[in-house]
Amino acid sequence: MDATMIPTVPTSPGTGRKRPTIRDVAREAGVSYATVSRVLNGREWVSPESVRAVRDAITRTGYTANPHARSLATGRSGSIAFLLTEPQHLLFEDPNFAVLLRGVAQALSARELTLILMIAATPEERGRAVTYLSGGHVDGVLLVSPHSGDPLLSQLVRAEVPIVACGKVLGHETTISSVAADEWAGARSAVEHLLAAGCRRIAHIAGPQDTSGGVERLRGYADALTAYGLPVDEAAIVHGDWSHESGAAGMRELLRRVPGLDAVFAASDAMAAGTLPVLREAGRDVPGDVRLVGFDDSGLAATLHPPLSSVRNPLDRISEEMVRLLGELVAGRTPLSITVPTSLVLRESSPA
Amino acid sequence: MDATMIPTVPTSPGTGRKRPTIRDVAREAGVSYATVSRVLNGREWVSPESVRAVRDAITRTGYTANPHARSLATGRSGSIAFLLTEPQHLLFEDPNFAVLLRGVAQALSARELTLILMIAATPEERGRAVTYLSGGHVDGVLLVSPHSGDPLLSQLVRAEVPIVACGKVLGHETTISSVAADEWAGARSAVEHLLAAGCRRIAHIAGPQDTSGGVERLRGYADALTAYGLPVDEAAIVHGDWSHESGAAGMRELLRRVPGLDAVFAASDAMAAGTLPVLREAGRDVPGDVRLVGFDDSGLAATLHPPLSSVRNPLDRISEEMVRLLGELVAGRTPLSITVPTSLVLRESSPA
DNA sequence: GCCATTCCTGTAACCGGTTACAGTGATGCT
DNA sequence: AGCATCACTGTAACCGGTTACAGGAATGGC
Repeated sequence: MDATMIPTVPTSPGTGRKRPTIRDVAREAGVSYATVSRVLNGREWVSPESVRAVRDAITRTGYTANPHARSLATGRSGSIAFLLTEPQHLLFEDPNFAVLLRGVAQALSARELTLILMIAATPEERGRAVTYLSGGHVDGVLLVSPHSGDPLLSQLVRAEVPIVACGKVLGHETTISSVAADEWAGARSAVEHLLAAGCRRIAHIAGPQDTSGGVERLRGYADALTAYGLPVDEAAIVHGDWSHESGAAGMRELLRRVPGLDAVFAASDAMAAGTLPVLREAGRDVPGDVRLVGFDDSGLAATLHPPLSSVRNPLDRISEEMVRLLGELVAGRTPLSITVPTSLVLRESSPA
Repeated sequence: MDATMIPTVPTSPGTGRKRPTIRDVAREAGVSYATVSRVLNGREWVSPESVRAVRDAITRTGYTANPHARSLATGRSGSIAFLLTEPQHLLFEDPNFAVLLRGVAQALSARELTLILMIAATPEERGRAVTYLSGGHVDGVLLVSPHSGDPLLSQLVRAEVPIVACGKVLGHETTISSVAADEWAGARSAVEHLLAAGCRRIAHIAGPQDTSGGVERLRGYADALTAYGLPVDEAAIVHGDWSHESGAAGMRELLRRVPGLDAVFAASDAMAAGTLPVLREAGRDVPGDVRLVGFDDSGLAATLHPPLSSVRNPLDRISEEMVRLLGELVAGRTPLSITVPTSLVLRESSPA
């Protein structure tokens, strides 16, 4: 009983019996296979009796449509790609990323679409990804935080693949749809909250300035101060890379540079968390001496001591909108950029 | 030039020109389309001239194969599913999970397979997942830490879908292949290392006992002590849930219960990290008074103060093996369980 | 009674590949 | 020379769906 003796069967390997096809169902139901197809798609007139007969036959035979045959005939694949282009896969360590991925997975599942995950880190993988995506395997692509100048983007755009990005993609506004949180407004509201609580020496631990998030959050911080009539002091701004460590380092720097410091707005929860041990070591109580607000409202925020106020990044909303926009793009609508509002979640680190 | 005026073309929407097919390439190369197919697959004899002519025609036309047509003809989909069945998506917050996912993505990419990510958390999603996976959309399924009694498993097994799990699946040993780290040996080597360093009162912060990881690591700990001739003291064992917080709580408990404590072996890096502030607060120096070893060697381990010794969980190796095993399963081989070795990474928290 | 319309159904062509089979010309062997 | 073999190639059938088109039966209007 050598495996080579088994005659070639046109079914998936390991499956003993052949799967029923639309023809089998038709024979069972006593109608033509075109009628079965019509019942399946439900967009044409079929008599109630035929519908019932076909429905019965389907349950009796256990029929399920062959997705590849369907895709071949319709030209739609029923799947979309979630593409990560980040060379350093920082994204994977970021809990926000996981939340976004999960949200997208849910939104797609609800629409009966499948999620193809592609990681294009090495040049090799990137090449394969472009070939694959341009090759019509998927109906569209979801991109997370793409680098604006990435040649991969232009290649995909040239191949006319529908694309929706998370965060604006500079230089591709008319060809790539995007969904972004209103980070500027979020940052501004955080700082306004601190001002309203009486703080006057508010420092900022900024994110990388080559990301839209880092830039927008810093701008929101500065604009809130300006609007309140306070000067924007360069000494009160330090730069981190979103990480816990960089937050700690930034805090040490701020303690040195900013006398009378009474609040810190960090551009990420991780950086805000990094400030806590430094502040404790320096004998500054949070929120007694220094009030603290983070950004993202990641799972982290609520578990810290004290629980951290944070600007809620509505990732569930973002993922939902990304999928919706991609659907419209696939249906032929023109690209579109939308912004979703953030909200401030107050916890003990900055009481009202 | 209204979009509605464009006649219905059987190509993906948005694409202006029709994509070249194998027939176009054949015409361009002056051979039959069967020959083109043969060049593409390379498993049959084709004259060198024909090969060149076809290759040229392909580059000239920019041809790429239609994956759906190919799948329809071959019965292979070229894609595998990565299925998450965890109702509480703890997995997503676990950095190990991300590493595993990334490893699998790489291994599949190298084999020109695509990764379909499915999250089956709600009953609805679970139903859809079973239908989808049983329906022949994918060539196989990769499972992470499935619950042994999960009805979803039996359904997939009944549908004869090739499955490889990460970690043994009790009750399905003969139908589901699995890849697991040798956690017992890893735990044992960690404790042996502590014993060799002169420690005699070694405590263990165990993982959940309804997971194979939790059980195996505890067993390795106990066996190492027994083999050394030391008693296994129930008081020196506390139970956590892998989390930082549970590690801290466990450590507080141990300080109370175990006099003369000189070492702690934690079943996860997160729990080991949780012990550090507690130990510091109690005035115990690491590694001076208490030596500490974690498990998983996650990114966390090296960034702690002091850097944490840890048992390296070879997730890259595991993902690679999972994909390899699934390939064999798809090719018709019988299910198989394999174990990959762990290694101990020494850092400052437990010098040799 | 005749024709148009409406509702429903079947036939056939098509999507774009793979592959069994038959056939061709060149070469090798006897 | 005759035949088998080899190396290669083309035709045709097939995978399992969707859908344009051509009817057929029933209904309604004149």
